[in-house]
Amino acid sequence: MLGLRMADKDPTAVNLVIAQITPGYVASYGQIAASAGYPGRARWVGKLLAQLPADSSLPWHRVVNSVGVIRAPRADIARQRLLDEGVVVKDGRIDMKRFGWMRDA
DNA sequence: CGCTTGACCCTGG
DNA sequence: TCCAGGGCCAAGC
Repeated sequence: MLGLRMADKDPTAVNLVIAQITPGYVASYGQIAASAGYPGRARWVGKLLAQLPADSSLPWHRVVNSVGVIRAPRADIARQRLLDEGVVVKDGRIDMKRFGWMRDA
């Protein structure tokens, strides 16, 4: 009725997932989207992060694309934080086999 | 109102 | 891992 969607794409779910990423590891947009209950909506996650306030406490630096490249406006800051957490950034890229999500495989 | 752009991803080759 | 093709979705112009 009246087109009122209750939880039509709730950004909170995404924020929660990002907040749960283990320090020292990274997650891709797609993984986060799927984990938040929105498989295939990776772009949407990117959009949310793009609009994230600069003073957000969310660990946005732990979010990279599926090939391990930091694709963020403040990539330098993200890289710095990741290095500080022990993530190896080789030639602007992260080995997802080793640092991806929770190194599942 | 349609085309372009963007913190994207999966499948095949 | 790289490239091409197709999908996804919202904001700008």
